[in-house]
Amino acid sequence: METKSALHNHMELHTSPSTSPCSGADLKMMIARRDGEIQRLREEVHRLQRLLQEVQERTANHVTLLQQQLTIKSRDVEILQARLQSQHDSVKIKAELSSLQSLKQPAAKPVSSPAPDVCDMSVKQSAALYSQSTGDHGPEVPVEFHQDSWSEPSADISDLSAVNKRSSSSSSLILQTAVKEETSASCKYSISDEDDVYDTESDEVMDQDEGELDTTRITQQVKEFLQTHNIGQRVFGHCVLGLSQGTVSDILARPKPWSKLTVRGREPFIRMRNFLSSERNIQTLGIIGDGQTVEENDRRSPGVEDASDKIRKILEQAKHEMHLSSHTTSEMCTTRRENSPVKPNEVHSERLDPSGVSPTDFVQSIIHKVQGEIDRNPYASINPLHSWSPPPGQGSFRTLPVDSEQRFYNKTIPAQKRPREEGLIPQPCRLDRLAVESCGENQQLAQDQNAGLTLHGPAGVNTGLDCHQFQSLELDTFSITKRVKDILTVNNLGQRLFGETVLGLTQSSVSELLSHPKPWTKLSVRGKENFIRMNRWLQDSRNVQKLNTMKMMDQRAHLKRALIASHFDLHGTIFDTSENEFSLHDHSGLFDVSKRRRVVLSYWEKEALKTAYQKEPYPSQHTIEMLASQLNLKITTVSNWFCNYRSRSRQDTCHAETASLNESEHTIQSPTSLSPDSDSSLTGLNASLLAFKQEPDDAEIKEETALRNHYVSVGVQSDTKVKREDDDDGQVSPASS
DNA sequence: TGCAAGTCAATATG
DNA sequence: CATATTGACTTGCA
Repeated sequence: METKSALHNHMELHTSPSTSPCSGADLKMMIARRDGEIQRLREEVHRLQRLLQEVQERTANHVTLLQQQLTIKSRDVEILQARLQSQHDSVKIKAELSSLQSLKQPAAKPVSSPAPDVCDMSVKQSAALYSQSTGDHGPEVPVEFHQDSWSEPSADISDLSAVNKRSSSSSSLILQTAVKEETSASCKYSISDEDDVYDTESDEVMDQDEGELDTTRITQQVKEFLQTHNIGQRVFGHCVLGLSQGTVSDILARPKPWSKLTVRGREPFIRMRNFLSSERNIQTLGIIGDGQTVEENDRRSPGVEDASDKIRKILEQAKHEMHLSSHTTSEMCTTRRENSPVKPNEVHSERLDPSGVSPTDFVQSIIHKVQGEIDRNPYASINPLHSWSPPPGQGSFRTLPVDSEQRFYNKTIPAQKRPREEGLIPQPCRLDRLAVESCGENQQLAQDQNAGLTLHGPAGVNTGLDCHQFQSLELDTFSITKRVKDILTVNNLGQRLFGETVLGLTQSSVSELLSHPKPWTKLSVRGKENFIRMNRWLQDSRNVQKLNTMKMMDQRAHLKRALIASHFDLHGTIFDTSENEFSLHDHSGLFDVSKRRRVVLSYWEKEALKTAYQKEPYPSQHTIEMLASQLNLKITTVSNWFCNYRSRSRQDTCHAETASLNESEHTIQSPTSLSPDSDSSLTGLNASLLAFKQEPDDAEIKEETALRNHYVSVGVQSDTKVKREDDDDGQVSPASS
């Protein structure tokens, strides 16, 4: 070894002078010194040997890791192959469907002829796209598809839900599509168009054309029909009228005379009339009634046909839209506007609306939707909600390994790139499932499907229908969040992972939810969704396991990104953002310009605002303007501040109240009825503004902090939230009490 | 139209 | 790097 030879040389060097006569003591000393050196060098050798061993071990570990990754990759490949296999079926089915459609669309209707073409095209292109993308998920996210191309699993529910917003039942959907087709072709009223069902603006059109209807006779006929075919009011109401069973029952049992009905009230009768006048509708619903129930259909094995069903729906929808747009442009304008308000810069609405977009865009959107569907594993659930299978014995939503893959796919899109538009993240159209699975009762299932289907519709119409479905459900939000927090902490799972995977929310939102949960009763329907979802997640025995899988995949993706990035760095290449998300991460500096800078209010600005708030929690426009000018802030900033402060004060009050239920010795005061900051020093805006001029004194701030902490401890809120200032005074965590 | 609720994204903090 | 905070925004409702 080199060390040893060095040592040898060293020794020789030192020994040579020893040939000259010297004292024995010197010699001894030298020997001792050399012995010491030898010892040191030996240790060094040992150390190096250990190092070598460690390196060898690490290498071995790395090899093992790589082997594991290889295994995982192989599995992925298998999955993808399976998917490809299943996709072949879908493509075939689609092709058949397209040809069927083109057969169904007689040449006499030139306006509708583009539809089959579109279908064919979309199938072909989607197949092509799919074959391209089977290799990997992440990078292929087609950014060029713009916002509605957010083709992630969670988004897909919204994409599709745009088509069948209120329908989670395949059979009812088919029915609706059939009904839709029929009616749109035969008459002006699209009686079952999901979005039109609740549309009120079309009423005028209806009224214009409708004479007086014999409501009694219509209901009589409908009742007979339902009885004959053994169709439930619920199914009928859902499929044909867009109403709940209770309403249907009421209408059928006590039909109001036509003259006493409002425009809206007449709608169900018109729908019933149209329904009765269409033989095909009757047949279709009859088949369903005689055969499966909607629930049965709904719960049927969600296998390969899921994807094809959805694609079919998309294509049908596209065809329908084109059909309608060419037929009844003016009507569609009114109805469509109601349901999917056209926002500026929002060329691709969630609907497949051919009107208003270029044919290319329209086709593109269809292709995209279909492709999104194809990309999705047919076995995998669409919605994160669905992904978490309930405990055995409850609903039958399956969870296959690919689920996590789906979410991984989802996650590879950086948050910044996600459109903020409502519905692109799994939001609407989900309470049905949630409630179903939370309740875990088949009986409930039937109702809830009805219920959830109308929830958060694009136009927000008819939401009243379902609220009662959830009145019976009450969850302890505090215990839920506590349990979730515990699980996440114990298993070292991040809020980001949990939020994006389970709730479809960002880390910050999760943080807020977990640290400041509102009591169930104070939550809106939308707010309840998160807790239902969390609850369901808690009930899932494999929740941690699934999240860990996701985490692993996330890490793999990260690794991959780093690898690719380094590769490109080596070659001095910068990814084009339009084609690859990685660059966002690795060259974020380039995009700082587009990054919105957040206004950060100074300590004294906040103090002044707080003081103003205490005097006037709901300041007038004038006051806001005055404040804004005095503080040199934008009016919207001041206005937003008040909004947020009120909101967060309320939130804290909720929490304080709940907390106080457990600790009854504390008294609660409402945020508006007391001034938590009535701490002497700042009693008015002027005072604050005066104080403004001097730098905040550390001691003063600390004192205030202490005060606030005190307020927190006694369950008083409000200002407790505002604690982090320029000089930090330490974290106050009102929610963590 | 203003407000409440919910959420995001930037940023601060631990 | 995970979590908490907070200004800004969207949506739905009265």
